[in-house]
Amino acid sequence: MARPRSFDPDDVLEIARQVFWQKGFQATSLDEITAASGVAKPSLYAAFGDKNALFLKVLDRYHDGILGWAERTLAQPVPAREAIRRWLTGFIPYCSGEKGQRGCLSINSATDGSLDQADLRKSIERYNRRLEELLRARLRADRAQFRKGFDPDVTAHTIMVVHAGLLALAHQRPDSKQVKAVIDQVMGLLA
Amino acid sequence: MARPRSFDPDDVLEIARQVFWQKGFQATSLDEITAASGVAKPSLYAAFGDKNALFLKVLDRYHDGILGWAERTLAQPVPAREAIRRWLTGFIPYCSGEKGQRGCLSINSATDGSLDQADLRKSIERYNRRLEELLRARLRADRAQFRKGFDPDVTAHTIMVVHAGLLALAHQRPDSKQVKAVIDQVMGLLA
DNA sequence: CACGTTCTGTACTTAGTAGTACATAACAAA
DNA sequence: TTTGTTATGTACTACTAAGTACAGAACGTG
Repeated sequence: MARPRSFDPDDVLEIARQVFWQKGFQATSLDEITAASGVAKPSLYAAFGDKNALFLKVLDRYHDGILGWAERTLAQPVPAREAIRRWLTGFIPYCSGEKGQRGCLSINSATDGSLDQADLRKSIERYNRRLEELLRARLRADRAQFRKGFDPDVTAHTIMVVHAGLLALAHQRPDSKQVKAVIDQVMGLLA
Repeated sequence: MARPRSFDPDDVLEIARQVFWQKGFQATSLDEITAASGVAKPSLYAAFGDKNALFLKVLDRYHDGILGWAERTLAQPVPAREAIRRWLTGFIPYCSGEKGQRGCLSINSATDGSLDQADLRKSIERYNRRLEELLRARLRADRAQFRKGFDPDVTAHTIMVVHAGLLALAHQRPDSKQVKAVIDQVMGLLA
């Protein structure tokens, strides 16, 4: 009953993610997203709202993707220690070499002082909380497999810190061997 | 023989640091620095060059400050383990609560995709390299105090990762107790 | 006191970008 | 085919912010 959309919003969010991830929120102009996606500005505004709203949608999508993968990985029928090792190891390609350069979209956004929009903060906090909950739940479930006095809550947070640190330092393109060595050493805390 | 400067460049760098740290490089306009410092733009340009050059000077100053403090702390006549514990603990006020909100200027800059200026990258890399060298040297020097098979190089890097992670997550204003718990747990790797 | 030099402040230019007005195109239904 | 509705694309506005021209102020020196 009206003219249909000529683009798939999900495709555009995917393209926008790449551009935002590469250049950062501030430095990315809507014209660049228009150029990359082929969708003109008025259509972007009609579909996603203003630049902040668009970025929020991109970030939420990004978070959902990582959370989904974390859920799947941590649900594997292996000891908690092994599941977490696999989860951390899975980040190595994103923490090292060429691909690591861009770091993590969520952390990049969290450390961007200009983004003190309440919505964005909330999205990031929610993401971190849920990620940590996944880790904590897994560690608690397999509590018996660890030494006496093992604290799953603190350990979950420590893993979050290591995870964030690896992705923060990823911008220097460290060698994947070095990242792996750090993960191996930190796994020593899970015993 | 000519009109003298009416401001102390060091004071201005200090003020600029505060503004840049709070709002980020991109989101800070020179007008804001002018307003905060009372120094007009032409004077800023004459004294420091353009916005990038000013920020580079601010960042170098920031790096020097932290490196100086790290050198002093790590040179204390205590076991390496204790020196590093003190060093990490010293960051707690900057990793938690209200003050933690702004995070670390260096990490904030490193994760800002728009700052792919070669100069800035170099400054940050140099800073991280020197910091890690300080840790590595200290761990190597007291190598005998650790267990057999202890690897000072990997451990130094792991500490860098934890340090970066704490400062990356600082934007969420975690409780200082939580930060301390993570540090305590990570210190378990130094044995 | 006059002079040359360097700094300062106002006001401007210029460029880039977020957001939008409006005419038009594409569809579904009648 | 006509009509109502929603999307599209061009072209525009409004604004912000980096960088600068220029006139005048503040010094040391002769």
